[in-house]
Amino acid sequence: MASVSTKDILLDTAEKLFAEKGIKETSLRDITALANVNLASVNYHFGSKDGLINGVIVRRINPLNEERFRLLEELNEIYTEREVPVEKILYALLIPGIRLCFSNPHFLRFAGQIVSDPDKEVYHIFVSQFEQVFKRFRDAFKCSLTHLPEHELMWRMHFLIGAMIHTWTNHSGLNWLSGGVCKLNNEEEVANRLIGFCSAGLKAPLVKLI
Amino acid sequence: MASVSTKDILLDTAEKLFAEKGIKETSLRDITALANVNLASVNYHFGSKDGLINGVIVRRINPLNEERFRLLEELNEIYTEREVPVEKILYALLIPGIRLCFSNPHFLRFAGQIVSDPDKEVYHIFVSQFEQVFKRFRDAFKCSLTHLPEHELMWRMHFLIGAMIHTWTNHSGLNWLSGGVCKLNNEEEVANRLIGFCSAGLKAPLVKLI
DNA sequence: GTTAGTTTAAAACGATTGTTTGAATTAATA
DNA sequence: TATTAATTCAAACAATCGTTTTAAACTAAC
Repeated sequence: MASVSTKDILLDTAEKLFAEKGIKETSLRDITALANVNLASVNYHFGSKDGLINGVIVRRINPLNEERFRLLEELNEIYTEREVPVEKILYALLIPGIRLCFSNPHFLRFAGQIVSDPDKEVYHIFVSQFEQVFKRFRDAFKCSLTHLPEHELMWRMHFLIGAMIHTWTNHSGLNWLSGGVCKLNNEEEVANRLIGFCSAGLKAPLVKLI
Repeated sequence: MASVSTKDILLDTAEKLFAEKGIKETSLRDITALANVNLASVNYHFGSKDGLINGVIVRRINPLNEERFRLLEELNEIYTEREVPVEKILYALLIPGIRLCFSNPHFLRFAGQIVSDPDKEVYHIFVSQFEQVFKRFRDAFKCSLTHLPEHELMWRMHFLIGAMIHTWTNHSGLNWLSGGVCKLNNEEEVANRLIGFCSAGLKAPLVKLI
C-alpha cells in the first residue's frame, strides 16, 4: 500500500506516452509494457482505453482550474472596488498551465492533441471543463476592459487561448524555429512574455471593420 | 479525361474526412467508400496512407505559402525605403490561411491536427515547409520593429502563430463558447480582428523580467 | 483489330488493436 | 486460520487496419 498503485503507474505511463507518441499511436500494450503491468489491468481499473484517457485528464484538470479560480479570487479580495489590472487577471489564467508545463512536461502536450482532435467525445469532456473558466475570466476581463464590447472581448480571448495552447504544446518548437535563441529558462519568464503579448492584444484599440 | 481523376477525388475526400473525423480515425475504407473508388486505388496512386496524407498537404501548402510571399513582395515594392507597417506584414502572413478557411473549411482543421501530433513524420513535412515562412516574416518584422530584440520578436511570433492556428482549427469552438455571439461573417473581418490583436502584441512594450 | 499500358475490381493477407475470459495469486476480514 | 474479496496473470477473441494479390476492364496507339 505504501508503494505506488497500479492505477497511478498506469496514469503516469499513459500520460507520458500519449504526450510523446500521440494518443492514437499509443496502444495499451505500449503502456502496460512500459509500466510493467498486465495488459488487462487497464480494462480492470479504467474500463476501457477511453476511460484511461479520461482518467489522465481529470487528474490534472481539476487542480489546474481550481488554482485559476483561487488566484482570481485573491485578486478580487485585493482589488475591492478598484479595477483589477488586465495583467493580473491574465496571470491567474495563464500561470497554472505554465507551471504545470514545467513540473510535468507531458500532460499539456497531451491536452493540446485533444483540443485539436475533432472526433473524440474526450474533446467535449475537456472543453466543457474549460467553459466555466472561460465565463469566469470573461466576466473578470469585462470589469477591467469596460470600453470593450463583449463580442470583441470574446474574440480576443479566443486569440489568447490559441497563444496559450500553442505555448503548452509547442514550446520545444520555438526553440527549434529560433535556432536555439529562445530558451525556456523558468516559468515566470515564459508567463511574463505571454502576458505581455496578450495584455497588449486585449487592450488594443478597436479595429475599424470595413 | 475531362472528368475529375480518381487521384483528385481521393485527395478531396481524404481532406474532408481527415478534417471531420481525424486522421487516425479515418480508414482508407472510409475514404474509398465515400469517394466511390476502389480500396486499392489509394496504394496505387499514393503508395500508402502516409503518401495520401502527404498528397493532401502539398496540394494546399505550396499555393498558401507562395501567396504569403507574393503579398510580402508587393509590400516591399510599395514601401521602398519606408518602414512597412506591422499590420500590413501581418495581413500578408495571415490572410492566405483565413481565406483558405473560408473557401475550404477542411484543410486547415486537418493541418491543426498535424501540428499538435508529436509522432508523425508528416509533422516535420508540414513544419519544415513553415520554416521558410517564419524566417522571411521574421526578417520583415525585424525591419518594422527595430527596437525589439530578435529573441523577443520570435517569442511574440510564436504567440501569434498560436493564435493563427487556433483560429484555423477552432473557429467553430468560439461560436460555441461565446453562445453564438461571435460569428464568422467574412474573411476580412476575422483577419482584421486577428491582425488587431497580434499587431498590438508585437508592438507591446518590453516586459521587465524579474 | 491487336497489343501494351493503365486503372479498377474483389478477395485475402498478416499484423495490430481494444477487449474479454477464467484461472491463479494476493490481500483483507472475521 | 479459514473465508472472502480484490487484483493480477496468460491466453485468446473478434474486429479493424494498411497492404498486397490476381484477374478483369478500360484506354490509346499502331
